[in-house]
Amino acid sequence: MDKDKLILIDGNNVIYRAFFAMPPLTNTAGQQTNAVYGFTTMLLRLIEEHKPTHLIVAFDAGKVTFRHEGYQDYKGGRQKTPPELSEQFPLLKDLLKNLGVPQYEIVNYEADDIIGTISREADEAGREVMIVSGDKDMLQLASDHTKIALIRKGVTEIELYGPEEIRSKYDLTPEQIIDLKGLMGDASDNIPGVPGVGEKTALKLLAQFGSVEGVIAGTGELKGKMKEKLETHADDAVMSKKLATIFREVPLTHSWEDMKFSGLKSDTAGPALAKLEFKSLLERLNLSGHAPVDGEVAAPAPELDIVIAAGGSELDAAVAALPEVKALHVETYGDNPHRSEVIGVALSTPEKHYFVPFETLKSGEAEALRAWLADEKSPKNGYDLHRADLALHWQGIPFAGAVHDVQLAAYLLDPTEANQNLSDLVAKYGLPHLAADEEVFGKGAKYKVPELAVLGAHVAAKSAAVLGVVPKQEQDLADTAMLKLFHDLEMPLSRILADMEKQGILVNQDGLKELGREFERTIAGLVEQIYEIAGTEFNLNSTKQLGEILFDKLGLPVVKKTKTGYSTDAEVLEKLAPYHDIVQMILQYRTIAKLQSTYVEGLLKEIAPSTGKVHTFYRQTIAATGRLSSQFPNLQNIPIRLEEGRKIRKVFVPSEPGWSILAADYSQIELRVLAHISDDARLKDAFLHDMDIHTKTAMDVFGVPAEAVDSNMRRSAKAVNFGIVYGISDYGLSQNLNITRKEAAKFIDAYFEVFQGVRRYMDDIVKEARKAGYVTTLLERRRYLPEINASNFNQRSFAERTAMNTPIQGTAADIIKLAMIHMDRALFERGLKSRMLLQVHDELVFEVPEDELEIMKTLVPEVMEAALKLSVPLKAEVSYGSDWYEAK
DNA sequence: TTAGTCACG
DNA sequence: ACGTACGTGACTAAA
Repeated sequence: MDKDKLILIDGNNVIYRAFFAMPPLTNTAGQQTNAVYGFTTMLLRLIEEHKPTHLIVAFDAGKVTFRHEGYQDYKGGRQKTPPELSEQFPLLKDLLKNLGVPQYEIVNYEADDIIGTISREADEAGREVMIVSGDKDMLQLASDHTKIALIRKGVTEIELYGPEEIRSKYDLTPEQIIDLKGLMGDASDNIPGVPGVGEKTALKLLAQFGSVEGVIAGTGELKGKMKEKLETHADDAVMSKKLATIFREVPLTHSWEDMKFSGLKSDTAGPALAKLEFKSLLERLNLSGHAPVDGEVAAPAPELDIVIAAGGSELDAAVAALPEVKALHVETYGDNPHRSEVIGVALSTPEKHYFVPFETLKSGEAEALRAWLADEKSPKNGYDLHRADLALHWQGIPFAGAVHDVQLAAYLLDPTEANQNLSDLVAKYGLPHLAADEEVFGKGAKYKVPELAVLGAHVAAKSAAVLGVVPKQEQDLADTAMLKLFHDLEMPLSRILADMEKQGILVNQDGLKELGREFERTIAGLVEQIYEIAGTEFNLNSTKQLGEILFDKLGLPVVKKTKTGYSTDAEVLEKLAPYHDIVQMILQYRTIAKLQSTYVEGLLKEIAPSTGKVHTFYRQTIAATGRLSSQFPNLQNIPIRLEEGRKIRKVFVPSEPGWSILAADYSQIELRVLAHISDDARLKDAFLHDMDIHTKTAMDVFGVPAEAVDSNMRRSAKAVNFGIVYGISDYGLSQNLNITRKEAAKFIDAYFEVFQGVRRYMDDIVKEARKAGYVTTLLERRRYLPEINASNFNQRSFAERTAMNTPIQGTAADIIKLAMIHMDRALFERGLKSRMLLQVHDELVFEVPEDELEIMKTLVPEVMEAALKLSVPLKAEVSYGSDWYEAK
């Protein structure tokens, strides 16, 4: 008979975390169930992996606890529980009952106190205990028999802490965790601590003095501000310590027997999960359909059959298995894939998994494997194959044949979910647990490649995970009508992006340095004058110091505040300019300093020594609307609006002598898309006649002929058009045009009076989002808007504007992506040497040999305009020159 | 690490 | 009454 093992779960804490970590799942009745779902997956995993004999979920009961008796503000300032979450408490409690999981609450006590008391008793009886919570305070309960499972990253990962782990991480004993809190406080519980003392300082003090009491007694040994603070706030520290101390003497009414857990209650668990529509959990527990249930949780996944193929017969076996390989994972290290190390490659067949270390992969022995990697006809599934392609490329190993990229599919299935890693996906689909990379490699500076066996096992587990996730995603993509978008647009685009990035764009390094010297001189002059006027030298880049000069010293009026002090942004400075000459100079300084640091120095750092080019990295899985983003360097925000900055574009030049840079951009693509999807007669008409859309808008809104539209009217109309695309609000427009909200509202009314089709679209799309929970683009790209029904006005309004904007911005993104695919094919089919280099949302940039200039001048706009047939024409304008500046 | 600022579409 | 325009990434200061 195994030893008893008790798991104690901090119910309130875990459901809270689950709520914020999980996407806003709702059942068909419209009831939000995400927190219950997250909680349940976590619970089932704990049961599977740790097989407790005893189990209890503790909840807070009632609003006032004994802690409030001593300190009124305890947990004051904490946000009210959102109704979307509080509604889920009864669901969870009901489900736990049906699963046969004991739960416990005692009026006037918090879950921590219940857990503290039970764990003390269990500890005293020598029983093994595991406490599950996201709250670091729990660490104070750790002991030889009691481990704390801290939830990390949503609810998918746990980190186990015993006294040993606490010592190695903080150099503290479990008891000292309370002292730590006493000194540093806890904003979320409104525990004050000592102001100015954070984690680092607190740890230092405790290392020296041992406890809060020790620190207070020892202030004599300290000096300066620190001493003063600790002396004045000694009482706060003592009180904070008391508040942070978990009470371990709650009068319990539950006995050890009451906490016994002997498996899920099979008769009621199935129906309860089915009622919540947790299909994947039902499957995981084999409770779906009429499959026999035995009350046991599904067995953990069988161990993977892993072969470390570092050469010899193991490598031969891996090569022999290639025709059967259904998934791979290329493990890399580094944020920038152009400069990443390759650690190794794992290959998965349904039966076996092979890990080939990089040393082996690049050796003469692995030629057959490299040929397979390069073979377009050998289909590959994996996670972030775009990154793999680039990392391998710079190691001289070509990669081709990507069919299903799990990261990309996950993005389409929920584009708002940030950076979904394989561990998350595996958990989401109820597949066998996959350790997080951080657990295996450590994070940040602590990154370390583990020994071969551990490394191989982990990377192989990743490719095995891909194997499991792919069919689930294919099903999900089919269910959401995004299969075509995935296989015909995003996957092919991924390869094209990689090609563009490898190609890179040449930078005239000398030209850039010369520009830097010019900026340097301007900056030096400005700085000198500013110091002179200010009467003192200070750090111009510090908003804090600048604020002190402007508002305290020079006494300029405070226009706007930030949460940390005075606001000094450009909008504020523009308003202050009439008061003092220094302001204009500061604005000028800001402009040039930005150019210098970001675009001269920043860009110089990104030039690859081997090519003299910059190789950006387009991220295809970031923007919620379907746009790309660009990194290392960002080439989508190179200055253009102001002449000083625009000059930066002169340094982007063709990579071959005699070639040209050719740029083509869509004209008003978003408003054209709006004309199409809103089917607004007047807007469509304007584009069918290829009119100046802002002038036309001014004519219609002000009811005047073209001759009567002055520049001011056109400017207002332009702002309204922008507002329409963004999901207009009177406030936003009023800010933009510097008019009152009333006037802005009148503008908007006048606009909608004329463009009634647009009004109908805006109304309908919000209704649709409310009903379906998501909006889509023309190519069925989807974005969920859970907050569209939120009770909070701000959240709801934001979701409404997003509902209006996303189909427009997203469809424009779809269109240019299509154009890129068609353009890539056109270049290939015609055997042209011209190369597509950059995409800037509505613009494509090429480098073109002399003898292809004529054809490209017509081909590029033709292809862009034909990318997708709308009810209004698309228009692309082309230009070219000796560099990106001239291509205007 | 977070906040403020500013570059782009 | 609420208090915002939509979508990104890079740099700097200051903790």
